Amino acid sequence: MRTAIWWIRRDLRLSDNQALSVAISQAEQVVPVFVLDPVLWRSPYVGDKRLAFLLGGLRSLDADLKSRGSYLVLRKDDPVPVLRALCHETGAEVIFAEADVSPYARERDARVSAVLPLQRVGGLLAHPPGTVLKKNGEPYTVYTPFKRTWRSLPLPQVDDLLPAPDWIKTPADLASLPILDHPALPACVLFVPGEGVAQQRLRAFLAEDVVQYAEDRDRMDLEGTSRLSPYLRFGMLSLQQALVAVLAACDACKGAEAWLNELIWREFYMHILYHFPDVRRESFRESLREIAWENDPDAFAAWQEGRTGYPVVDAAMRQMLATGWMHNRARMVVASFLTKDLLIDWRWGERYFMQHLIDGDPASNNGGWQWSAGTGTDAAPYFRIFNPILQGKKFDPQGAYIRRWVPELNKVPDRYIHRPWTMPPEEQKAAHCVIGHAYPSPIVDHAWARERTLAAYKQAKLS
DNA sequence: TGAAATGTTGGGGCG
DNA sequence: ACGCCCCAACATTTC
Repeated sequence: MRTAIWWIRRDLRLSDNQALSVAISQAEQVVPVFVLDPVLWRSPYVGDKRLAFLLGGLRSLDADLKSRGSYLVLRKDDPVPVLRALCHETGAEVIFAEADVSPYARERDARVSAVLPLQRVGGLLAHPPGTVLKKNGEPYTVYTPFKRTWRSLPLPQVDDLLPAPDWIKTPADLASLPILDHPALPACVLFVPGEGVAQQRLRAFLAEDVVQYAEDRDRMDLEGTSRLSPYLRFGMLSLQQALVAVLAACDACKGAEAWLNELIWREFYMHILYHFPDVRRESFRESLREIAWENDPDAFAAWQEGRTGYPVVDAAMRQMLATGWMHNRARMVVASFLTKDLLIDWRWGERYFMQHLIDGDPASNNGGWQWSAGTGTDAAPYFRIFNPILQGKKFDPQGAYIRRWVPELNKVPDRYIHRPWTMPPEEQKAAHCVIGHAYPSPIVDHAWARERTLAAYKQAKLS
């Protein structure tokens, strides 16, 4: 074959890339293409921070391609006309792309393959939907048995990983859209986009932090997590690369096992979204589809902006606004707070997270929110309500995380840091933090809110 | 991948 | 020495 298109979607990397490798092995010339799909661009589930990371990743990929004699072709329109025109321009006979099982991707790929020669290879997952099923052929809806079966299937070995190609021959005369900075995009300080950085961070994490991962991963005041999610999200790192590395890191080491577990949760939720696409619209649990949400817009705004008066919640929300990332434990805390303390529909929180998280992925995000709301598969029982004060004491014992993101609480003594409203007035003055002025009073009383939510969920189960 | 309420136990102070 | 009470510490149940 003379020419093939490598259609890049969530695989912004040259190493261990099946679609790219197949294209190179079967065609003399390969055209690397990324299509900026306006449907995704304009979606209310997309925000500037993730777009900035994506564009940065494309720029980095373009540089990597250029060092191998190629370059990235970037076009902006619906994929069908873009790819049709490119096939026409280049004479490409096949379009190779990494398989993506998410609902929009499947619908889009079906439209493309109806009129163009699209070949999907490999995939985002170690074990795609359909390969992890119960004995009766039904999908799992509980995590633990899913994990058992998933683990029993063969995992990739180091020899299975594909090397990055040395050279990619690409036709020289394709007018390509330059990769622009999106207006008003914040710089990705915490997460530098690109395959090189991703691989480096994986090595660093597995060489050092993973040992303490099991103990530290819940500590919001430490950097105990892998912080690899944005890279996995855009395939600057393949799941297979992560799996091979973690399995080699330390055999049966607690930290490695714990991190592997997180990767399997990611697989689990992708399977759930594949088998039950309606979870995007409504609760997985039928019995909890009629919760009488309060949905107070002022309370929602306070949550969004990090001024609920609960320090851990506010720190977490401000961390996300500032960096496009939030600690996993903090995600659970703020999700519990929105749904259980404010009684606001989990879908509001789901959308807001998608707008601000660099690693925002429809499957994991939906799974996490439904888990927190107690409405999902394998969910926390509805009565499992986080106490934001106790969560803070447990997972940010000295309040370092709070002080970092909520500077007005900086001088509040440790003993009041999780409950600043209990500070005596003199202490408030001494700490330059008068509650109600420098820092808000709690917008809701937790004990009262807990009772309200228990009643609302109970009512939903009855009706 | 909770937290609160309730129950049980056991040590020590004290009459 | 003994029973009684208090309460912390832990266990169990309930939401």
